[in-house]
This record gives sequence, C-alpha cells and structure tokens, in this order.
Amino acid sequence: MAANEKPPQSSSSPSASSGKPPARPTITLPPRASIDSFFSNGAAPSAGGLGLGLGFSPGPMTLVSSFFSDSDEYKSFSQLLAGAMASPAAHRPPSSSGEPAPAPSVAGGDGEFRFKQSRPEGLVISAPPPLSPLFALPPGLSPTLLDSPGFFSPGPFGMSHQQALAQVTAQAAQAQSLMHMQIEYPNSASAAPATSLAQPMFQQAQSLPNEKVAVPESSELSQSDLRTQPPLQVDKPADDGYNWRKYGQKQVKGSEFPRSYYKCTHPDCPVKKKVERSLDGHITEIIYKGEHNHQPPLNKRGKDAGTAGGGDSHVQEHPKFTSHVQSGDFNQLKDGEPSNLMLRKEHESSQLTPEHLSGTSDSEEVGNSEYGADERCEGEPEPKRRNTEVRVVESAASLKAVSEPKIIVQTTSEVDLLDDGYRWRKYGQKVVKGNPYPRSYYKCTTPGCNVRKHVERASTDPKAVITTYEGKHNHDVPVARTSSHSVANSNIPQVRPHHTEYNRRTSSGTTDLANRPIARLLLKKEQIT
DNA sequence: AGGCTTTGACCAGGG
DNA sequence: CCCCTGGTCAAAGCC
Repeated sequence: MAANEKPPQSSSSPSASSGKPPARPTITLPPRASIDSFFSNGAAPSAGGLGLGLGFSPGPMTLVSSFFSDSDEYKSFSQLLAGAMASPAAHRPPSSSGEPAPAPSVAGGDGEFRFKQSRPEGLVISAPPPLSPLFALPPGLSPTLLDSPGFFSPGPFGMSHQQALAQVTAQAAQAQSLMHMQIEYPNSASAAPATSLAQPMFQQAQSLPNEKVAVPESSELSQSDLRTQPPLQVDKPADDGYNWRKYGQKQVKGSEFPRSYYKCTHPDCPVKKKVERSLDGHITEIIYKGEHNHQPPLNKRGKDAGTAGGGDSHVQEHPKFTSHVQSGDFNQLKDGEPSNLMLRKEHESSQLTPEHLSGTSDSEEVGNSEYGADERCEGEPEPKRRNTEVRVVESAASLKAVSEPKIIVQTTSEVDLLDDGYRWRKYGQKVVKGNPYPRSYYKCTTPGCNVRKHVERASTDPKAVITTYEGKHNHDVPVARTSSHSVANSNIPQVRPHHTEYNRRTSSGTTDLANRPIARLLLKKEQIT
C-alpha cells in the first residue's frame, strides 16, 4: 500500500533508495543446474516439465533459479554451435547425472529447455492453439521470452559464432549435397549447450533493447514465420505477463549500466520494477517492488491460451509467472558481466513471485539455496511476501549446461526442418545480429512432450540450418506424419537421443564441419530420465 | 488517438 | 547549505 506507492517523489524514492540497507537480504544464488531447470523446473508441474509455457511468466525467483547454472559460459545458440564446431571436446559439461536434477523435472525432465521466456505477447500471437496446454505448464515459462528484445541478442560472441556458423553452413551449401550427414560430436560441445539454448532466450528477452528484429527475406521459413509472428519488440523490460510502462531511466552510480524504472500499467497497481541492463541489452539486475493487486492481463497471453477461461486461468492462478516473465529479461549473461544471480526481496514483494520468491520470502532464507528458493518459498506465509522487494541479479557464471547436446549441422530444406514427423508449434523466433535470418523455436505439440527444436539458419545460406533438438519425445511419431517425406529427420531426436558424442572431429579436436558438404549439427540434451 | 518511450528536470534524503 | 544520488515527473516524440 502506501509503502509501495508513495507519493510521487518523496516517499517512493526514499524508501527505495534508502531502503537498501546494507544488511539487506541479498541473496546470491549459486550456480544452478542450468537453464534447463529453468524451464523444466518451473515448468515441471503439469506439463511435464515443459517449460515452454508461453504465456506466463514465472516469478523472479524462478528465473533466478533457472539461471543458476554451473557454467560460466553462456552462449547463444549460435555461439554454442560455433563452439561446438570449434572445439567440441573442449567443454564437456558434467553429465546431467552429475548435477542435481532440477526439481521435479517431470516427464520431460530432460526436455527442459533452456530458454527464458519473456514476452508472452509476441509469442502468444504467433502461438497457435497448442498454447493452451502450455499454460498448464509449470510456472517459469513464459513465451514472452521469445519475443522479448534481448531474446536472441547476439551477445559478445554472437557474431563470431554466427560467422562460424555461416561458414559451416555455407560450405555445406556449396557442396550442394542433399545428403544429410550427421556428425556427432563429442559431448564437449555440450558445455555451452544447455545454456546456449537458454541464452538465446535470455538475450531475446532483453538484449536488443532498442532494436527491432529484422525480417529475413530469403528463407522461406523465415518469411512464413515472420508472417505469422508479429515483429518483436524490444525494449520492453520483460514480459512477465504484466504490462509495464517505463517512466524513467537513470544512470546509477556504481553501475555502468543505466537503470530503467517501470510501473505496472494496471490501474492502481503499485508494482514497480527497476531494470538494469548492459549496453548490449543484457539485463543485469531486476528489482521488483510491490505486489500486483490484479491478475496478469489476459490479453497478453490469454489470447493464446485461447479460451477465456482455461488457459488464462492457469496463468492467473500463478501470478508468480509474472515474475518469470521478468526473469526473461535477464536474458543474457555475458562474459565479464555480473556473475551471480542475486535475488533479493525487500520491502515489497509481489505476487509475482510468490512461489519463487516466496520461498525466499526473506532474503535470508533465499540466500542459502539456489533453487531451494523456489521450493521453500511455497511454504511461506503471504505476509512475508508482501512488502518485499525482489531483486534479481543476473550472473554470467550462473548458466551452465546441464546436459550434453548433440549437434547436427545440416543443410536442408525448410520442409525438412519443420517436418520431421513430429508436430511442432513455433513459439519463438528471433533475428540475431550478423544473421539476417531468424531463428526459430519450436515445441512438440504433443501434450506432455517437452521436446523442443531450434532452427537456426546460416546467414550465408538460408537453406543451411542448424537444428537443435532438446529432450526426448515421449510418444511416437504422429501417424499422420509418419509417412511424410522428412521422416528421416523426424528420427533425429529420438534416434540419437542420448548420443552426445561426436563422430567426427578434426585432428585439432574441432569438428570438421567446414569440410563437409553437408553437416548437421544437432544439439541434443542428454536425458537423465 | 492512445499508449508508451525518451529524457531533462525536479524532488527528497543523506553526507 | 551544498553536493551527490536515487527516484519520479512530465513534456515531447514516436509508434
């Protein structure tokens, strides 16, 4: 109440600024499993760990937790790819088994995605009916991420990776071979992988603040995709399901990045949030203040949700999602950027993060656990949640790949990409700097199946694409599709679900993709289940 | 036309 | 009282 909403200048500022006592419960979250958990955890709930939920936004805590990853490298998808090519063996992420599985990764535990979500809106729009199920998905996932500005931001290394990718794909294209050779790389590539996937999400969420996504021209896929998807907006803080209005920005001392101030646009809603993002759009810190006194606008995701009631209801039930959305903001972790995710709650808490945050109801508690926060929070009494400020700090090191991805670089037609026997719903797309073509994100439409697929095109050749599969289908190829021409591809995910090794590598240890007419990079995640 | 972002200026608290 | 800093306002502009 008053606490949150202070009279215009005086009260609010004071509390906020002065409110940060040194002793403030700042919670530093240790590295977490991976972004996967991000999705899986939050998502785990019903859907089976699909984090994709497009529409909702998890609470900050959730986000945070998801961020916690062991690896200090987070690379964008492209980066990852590049990295894989460059030095496949280089990093071998600890086997998934080694890491604590994210909470309840359910059915698709492995399927967890490592994406962040940020903007429900865009996704929603583009998202077809299938979304509704998503809503049912666990908290923590919000489609918004995809749309969010930073979602795919190139990041520091993005370009180089892109370029690398371009080269590889270009060469492959030159070969003009239609063959799809699959090269399996050692797990090494995985290191970044888990995060890599996630990374894009993060980036999208925040990076590219003032940029709009360019629409690729050449690729059919991209075009079609574009048609269905509205231009991505950037600059929005993060879509957590709520609508925010930026009312100020300031360069804060002690931070090299400007801080943006947002207010919930809902009438009388006292919630505010401060977002700091780096030059490249990465969100380095988010601080929530206040508690939403309303439910997330339906229109954002609700649309997709489709039904007025059901889909949304889900969202509504989990205000926390909202937080997640925001989390989406943080998308990018960069080298050199802050490395720990911190979640802090202060004076005000928000419904947003009930679960996630709630666990942390008091920063003190939160401090101890990384993911624990989420779970712990649940028990917390509402009262504590209130009047708390939630602070999320993005840390670069936090992201880590949990599983080992399989990377397959392939030159293929659009059809192949999209039609691999399974049914996919596109839930995101983003253009990365250095590559005129968007990447597209797909999710298996089968209820309960967490498998996701990312398709990235080479900047030099629209037909050269990198397809990354995550998760394992928990069902058979839809009969209707089985016969489809691209069945071959369909098997990719399952056929080699667990293999993370690379079959071929150059003497240098790098993948010899460049020399191959057609290479297929398949990023796959090892499944624990 | 409405909503949102941008951005310089203002206000209040603290040293 | 002055200066610094963080937070907010509000006009202008954009979409």
